[in-house]
Amino acid sequence: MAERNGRAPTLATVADEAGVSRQTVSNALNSPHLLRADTLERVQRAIETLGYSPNRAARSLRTRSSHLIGLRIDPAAEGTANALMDRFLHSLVDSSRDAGYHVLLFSSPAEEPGETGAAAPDPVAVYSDLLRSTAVDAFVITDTYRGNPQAGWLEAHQAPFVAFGRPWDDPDATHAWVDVDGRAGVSLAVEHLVERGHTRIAWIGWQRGSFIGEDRRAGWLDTMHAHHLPTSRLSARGDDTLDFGRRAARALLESERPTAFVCASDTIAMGVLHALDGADLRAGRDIAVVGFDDSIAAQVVPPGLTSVRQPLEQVAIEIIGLLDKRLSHQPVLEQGLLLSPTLVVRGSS
Amino acid sequence: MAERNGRAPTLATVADEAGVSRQTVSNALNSPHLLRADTLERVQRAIETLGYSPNRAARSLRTRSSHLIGLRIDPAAEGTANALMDRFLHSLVDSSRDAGYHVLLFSSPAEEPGETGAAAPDPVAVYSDLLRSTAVDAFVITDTYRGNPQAGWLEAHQAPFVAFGRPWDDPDATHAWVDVDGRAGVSLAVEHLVERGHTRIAWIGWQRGSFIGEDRRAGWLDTMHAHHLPTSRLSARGDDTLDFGRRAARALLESERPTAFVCASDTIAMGVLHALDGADLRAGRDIAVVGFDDSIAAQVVPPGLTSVRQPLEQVAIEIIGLLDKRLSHQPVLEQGLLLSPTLVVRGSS
DNA sequence: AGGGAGGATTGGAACGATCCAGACGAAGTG
DNA sequence: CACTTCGTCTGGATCGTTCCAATCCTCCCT
Repeated sequence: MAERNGRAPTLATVADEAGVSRQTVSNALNSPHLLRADTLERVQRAIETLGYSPNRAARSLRTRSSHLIGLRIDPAAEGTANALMDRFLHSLVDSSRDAGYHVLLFSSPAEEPGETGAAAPDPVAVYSDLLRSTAVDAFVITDTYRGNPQAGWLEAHQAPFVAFGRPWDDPDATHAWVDVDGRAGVSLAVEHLVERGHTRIAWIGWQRGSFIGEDRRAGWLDTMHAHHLPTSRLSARGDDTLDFGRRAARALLESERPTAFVCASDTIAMGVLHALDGADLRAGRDIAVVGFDDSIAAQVVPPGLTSVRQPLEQVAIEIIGLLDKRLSHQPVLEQGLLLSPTLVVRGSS
Repeated sequence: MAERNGRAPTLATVADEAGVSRQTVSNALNSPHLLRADTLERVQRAIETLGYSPNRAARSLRTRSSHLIGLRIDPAAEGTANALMDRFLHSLVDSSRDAGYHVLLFSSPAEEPGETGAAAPDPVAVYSDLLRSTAVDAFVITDTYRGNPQAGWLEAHQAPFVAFGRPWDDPDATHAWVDVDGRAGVSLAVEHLVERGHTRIAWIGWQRGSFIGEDRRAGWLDTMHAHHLPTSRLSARGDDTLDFGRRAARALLESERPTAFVCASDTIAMGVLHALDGADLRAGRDIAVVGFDDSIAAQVVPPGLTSVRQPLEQVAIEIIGLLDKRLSHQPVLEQGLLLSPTLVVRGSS
C-alpha cells in the first residue's frame, strides 16, 4: 500500500523499483513466460512492495477492451414474485469475476408519457452508446420473453452478446444463447402430480403471444396427453398477476373441480393460494399447487409452494463461458444451450 | 452511426468534420458556454452525423475518474425473504444514471474452507484493488448491520463512499450515511395494532448484538410502555430464519397467548404464519402479524402480510446525492440522514 | 489609429498502459 | 571465427481524451 508523493504507483514506478524497463513490468503481468525466472520474481516483489495495480483506464484505452459486461436491469413490477433476477445476478457477478470481468448495470430512462415528446427514448440507444464509448465489451441480455429488439440490433452491429432466452421469433438468429427448458420443467411438475394420484390437473398460464408461456403450457399439454388425462376446459390464460391467479383458480374450482393446479409462474400460484385461502381449502391437503421459478415467496409461504426451479447459477456460468470464448476469439461451437430445470417439492403438493 | 474506415469516430474525426480543433469539440461537450453559438451548433451537428460518443477509457485516464460506483453484492442466503436488495439496486442504478454514473457490481471470492490456507481472502482487498486501479470512483456499502470493517478501512484511506446504514459501533465515524429509522417503523406497527384493540402484542426479533435488531426492538418496547401495555415474557430472540419464527411463535402462543406479533423481519413473520397455519389459526382473523421490509413474500402471501416498508427508492436517491456532492468537491452539509419508513397494512392485521 | 481587455479558439503535452520493432547477449551451427 | 538463432529485454510510438498556455480575433476606449 506504499505510495510515492501521494499518487498511485504506475508501471514506471515499479520499473524503477525493480531496475527494469516499463515493458518488462508489463510483460510480468501479461506474459510472465517471457521473463527469466529471477527477473520475474524481482518485478513481482516490486509490485508487492509498492502495492501496484495497473490502471484500468490506461489499459482499456490501449487494448480497446474494458473487461466490463453490461447488463440492463429493468424496473421490476412490484408484487410480481420476480426475485429471479436476484439469484441470476449473483451468479453472473461471481462467474464474471472468475473470468476476469466485472458487471456494469444500467437502465433505460423511464419513458414518461407526459414528457416533452420530441426525444423519443430509443430502447437501443443506451446499448449503442455504451458500446461506442467502449464502456463495455459485451452485453448479457435477459428479456427475450416476447421477441426483443436489442438482440436484433446488437446482432446487426456485430456487438458481442449472449442472451438468456432463445431467439423464439427469429429462426435466422445466429447469436449465442442459453435457456432453460420450461416445457420439460412443467412436464416434471405434471408427472409429479400424476404420481400422487391426481387426474384432474388444471393449467393457469399466460396470454397467447408469450413464447415462453406457450412453451410451458405445451409441457402440461404433452404430459397430460401422454397419460390420457383430460385437458379440455382445464386451462386458463391471463396476466402474470396475483389477481388473475386468484380469479382463474376460483372460476376453475367452481366449474371443473380440479384437484391440482400447475401454474406458469409463482406469482400466479400465489394467487391460487389466495383463492384457496378464501374458500377455506388447504393447499397440499385439499388441493395441490405447483408454481414456476422457485421464488423466495415459494420458499417461505406456508405450507411451502412446490415449484419448478431454474438452474440460474448454471445459466450464468454458461453465459459467461460463451461470452468469454467470443471475446477471446475462440471458436464458439454450440450456438445455443438448453438447460433442464428441477422440481422442488414442498408442502403445497 | 456513420463510421470511417471501420473504426469508431474520435474527437479528431469530429473536429475535421466540423472544421475546428480537437479542443473545441471537447469544449462543446464539457463546457459548451465557452463556444460561440454557431460554432457549438456546427460541432453538435458533426457529432450527430458521425454518431460520436467520447471514449470512456481515454476520458477516464485523463480525468482520473471513471464515473463508476462500486457496489458489493453479497451472496444472499436462500430462504430468507431478502429481496430488499432488488428494489434498492434498481433505485440505485436509476439514481446513478441521472447523476451521470453507472453501477459496477463486484463480489468477494468465496472463502472456501477447504482452500489452500495461505491466501487468506482479505475482505478489504477487493475494495482496495478496485480503487487503486481507478476502476471505480466511489463505493456504496450496505452491510453495516453488525459493524463493518470496510467502512473503517475506506475511511482511513480517504476513499469516497456513502453507507446505507448508520455507523452504529463507531461514534467517531465521519463518513456520510443514509439510514432508515427502524425504531420508528416498529413503533408505527405497534400503534397500528393498539388502534385495532390489541393489548398483548409480542415481539419476535434477533439475537442481542445486532444493532439494527436492538433498535427495532426498542421501537416495540417504547411504544408498549407509552400505552402502559405489558411486555414481560412477550419477547423472543433468535436467528433471522423461518424456522426460528415458527418455533418462537408456537412457544409464545402456548404460554402467553398474545393476540398480535410484531417481527424484526418478514422472514420471521413468515415463520409466524407457518406456526398459525399449523395451529389452524388464521392471520388477520384470529391473530395479527406484522413484518418488516415489505418483501415480495409479504405482498403475495395470503392474506397479505402487513409490513414496515423502507423507502429504499429515497435512500438510493439520497445516497447518490451525497456521493455526487462528495465527488464534485461540494461541501457535504449533513453527515447522516435518517429516513422514516411507512406501514403497509394488509390482511394479516 | 493604437492599445488593451476579454472572449473564442488552438496546438502541444500529459494521463498510464500496450504494441511494435529493434538491441543485446549467449548459445548453436557451418 | 563469422553467422544465424533464440530468448530476454528495451525505447519510442500510440490509444483518445483533457489540461495548459498561448494565440487570434473583435470590440471598445482614449
